[in-house]
Amino acid sequence: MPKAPAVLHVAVPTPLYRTFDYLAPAPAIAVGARVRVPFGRRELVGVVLSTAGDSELPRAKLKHVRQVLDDTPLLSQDMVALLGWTADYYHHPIGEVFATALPVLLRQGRAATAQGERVYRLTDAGRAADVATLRAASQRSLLAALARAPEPLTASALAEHSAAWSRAVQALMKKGLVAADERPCLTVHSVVCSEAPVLNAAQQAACAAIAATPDTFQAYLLHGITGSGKTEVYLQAIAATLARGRQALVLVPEIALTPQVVARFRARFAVPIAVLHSGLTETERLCAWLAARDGLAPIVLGTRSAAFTPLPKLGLVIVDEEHDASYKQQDGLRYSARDVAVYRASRAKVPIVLGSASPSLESVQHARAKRYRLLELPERAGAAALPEVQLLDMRRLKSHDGLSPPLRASIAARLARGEQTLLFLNRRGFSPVWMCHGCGWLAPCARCDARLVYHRGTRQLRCHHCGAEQPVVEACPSCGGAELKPLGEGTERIETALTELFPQARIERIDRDTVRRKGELEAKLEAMHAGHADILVGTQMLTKGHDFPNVTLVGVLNADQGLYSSDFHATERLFQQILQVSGRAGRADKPGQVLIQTWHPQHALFAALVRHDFNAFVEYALAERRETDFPPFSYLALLRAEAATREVALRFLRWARAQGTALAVSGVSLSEPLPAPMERRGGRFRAQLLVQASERRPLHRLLGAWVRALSETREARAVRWSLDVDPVDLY
DNA sequence: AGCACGCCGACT
DNA sequence: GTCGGCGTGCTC
Repeated sequence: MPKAPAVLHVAVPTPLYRTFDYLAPAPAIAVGARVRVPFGRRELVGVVLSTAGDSELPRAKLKHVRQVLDDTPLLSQDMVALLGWTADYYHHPIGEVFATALPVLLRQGRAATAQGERVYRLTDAGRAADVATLRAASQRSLLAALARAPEPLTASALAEHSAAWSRAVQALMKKGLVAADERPCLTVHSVVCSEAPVLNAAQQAACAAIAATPDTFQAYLLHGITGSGKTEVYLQAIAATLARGRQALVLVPEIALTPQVVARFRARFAVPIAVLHSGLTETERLCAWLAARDGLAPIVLGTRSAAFTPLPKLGLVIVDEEHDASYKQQDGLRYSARDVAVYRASRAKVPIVLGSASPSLESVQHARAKRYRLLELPERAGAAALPEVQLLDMRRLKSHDGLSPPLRASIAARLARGEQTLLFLNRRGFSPVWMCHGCGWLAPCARCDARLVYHRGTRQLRCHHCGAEQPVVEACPSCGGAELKPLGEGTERIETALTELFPQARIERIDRDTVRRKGELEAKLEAMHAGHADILVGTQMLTKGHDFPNVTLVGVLNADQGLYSSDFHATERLFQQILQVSGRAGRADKPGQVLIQTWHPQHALFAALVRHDFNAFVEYALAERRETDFPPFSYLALLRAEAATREVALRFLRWARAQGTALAVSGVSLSEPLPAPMERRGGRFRAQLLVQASERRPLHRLLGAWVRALSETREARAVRWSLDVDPVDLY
């Protein structure tokens, strides 16, 4: 009598909080393998989480696996456990967690084999061709890019030069100017390694501390002011990890993963590096993922989603700019890559380094409680002085176009000396408001609780929340008046004002309107770096990473946004942003100056900035959090709901609150349902309910039972809802 | 989420 | 008489 086939518990990509049982085919299947299974009338790719002799369901209800996609498991037991933990912690359906963590091609059932990547190079004819003879601009730019590049270029590299690269390269290949090759997707890019520089005492101490705990879970909070050489500490810690034959996982914020950063790693280590970011094609992503999983890439460098890369020989984790909000995914599985990384390190029993110039209050509190070890880099490398920070009291200063007289004078002085200026304003467009001077009407967005932003360049009014755009309104729809004017300043207006004030100055603007394509940001930053620009105006896009040695003045134009916001993270974020942008001033031998325009110069946040006193800010902010009972002194989850009307959204939350209360978990409180701070967005009404607890355990006990109850009832069908564990903002 | 089934309005 | 609206139920 043949033995009945074993039962497989399979995670299927569907928003349901459970696994599904299937009958295994005759040869045994291991945990972590993908299977193609019938699901309703569909066929889906799932992952085997565990096997069992029998199912709780009657055998007749079970279906057979259609196809086994991996003869060796795609994921190790360890990865399966990590993703299982993620599903539990974020109270998210297990199948969707697996789908989020896997490259698209794998989740579609593609074989887990690297096919190499396609690279494009010039043929002899291409090298000889005269670029100017090509009619299509996209073909010209691709040909020029290929001619400049020292080695063949990948699809995603070409995509940075032209949106229409695919058609253009096909055309060029037809003309015999370009040829394509397949190459293994990981190549060693450096032959000569750059020398590791001599470290200062603090850097040495940090390296020594990290090196002292290999094969041990220990979190290090590396607090190093801008320019103090955190990256060098990372690099040396990585070198030690590689020397022990282990892999290093390095996470960086989305906009920080630039070609320069990758180049710095490549120049130092003559080993394959798997780079994972949103700009890759799916083939490239699969390639890098497999190289990491198979241990072929000793270094994995990536953004948020790289936290889920399988690493069989993991020896070190690094999270750069650990406070950065981009580590938190804001839809679907709302995970924090930083927190997943910490958990991974603890599972793998390896050290993790969390680096920042302005660490999150959560991490600071961990360090104070001795759960994390604090490593400080208090000095700027290369003996550069800290910039002088000054407040400009806008209550007493008259400003035109958002620029106060002292700031104008300082910019003029820089121009006269041939030095550069950076102006930071976290608001794009010409003006945030378009107003009728006759009756005070302010152009509203039809679908959001927001004002339309005036964009002068395109003569449009745009909503920055839903993306709606319309031509500028010339006659007031309220009073019929014709005197409509911009009110307030955005980066575009600042740029315009500067052009009028300093006609001889070369001005660059960096925001989402001026850098649409990937390479453009790089090009502008490079122009600034090379001294081809005198003044750089921009949003937080310019706060990351780059050194501008000739920048001696940083102006923060409207420092008050978020100062008295309802969001408990707002002051922390503001402080971090100002600190980060201030760090751009005065490196090397030139002292820098930071001018902050504010209407609230008495605020504790500014006092701390002026004195370069991070700890003073921490004291202030932690005291505030303690008083209001917010993280890190409590744990939060936010239940969000979205519906066609306010009442439907609120009714669902009231019902959810009743369900949650009925679960009677002590130590957890559920707030009253409230409309979101911006209630209407994109024509939908949003509301939310805050869950707060002083301990993690009861919070999760409640959430686990709660989301299952919510998902299984029909009340939930009336709305779109989601649960956000450890929300970073309450919007 | 998909994808079906199922029972009530304006159309070739 | 049918095409199709979205309410409700199920997925091993």
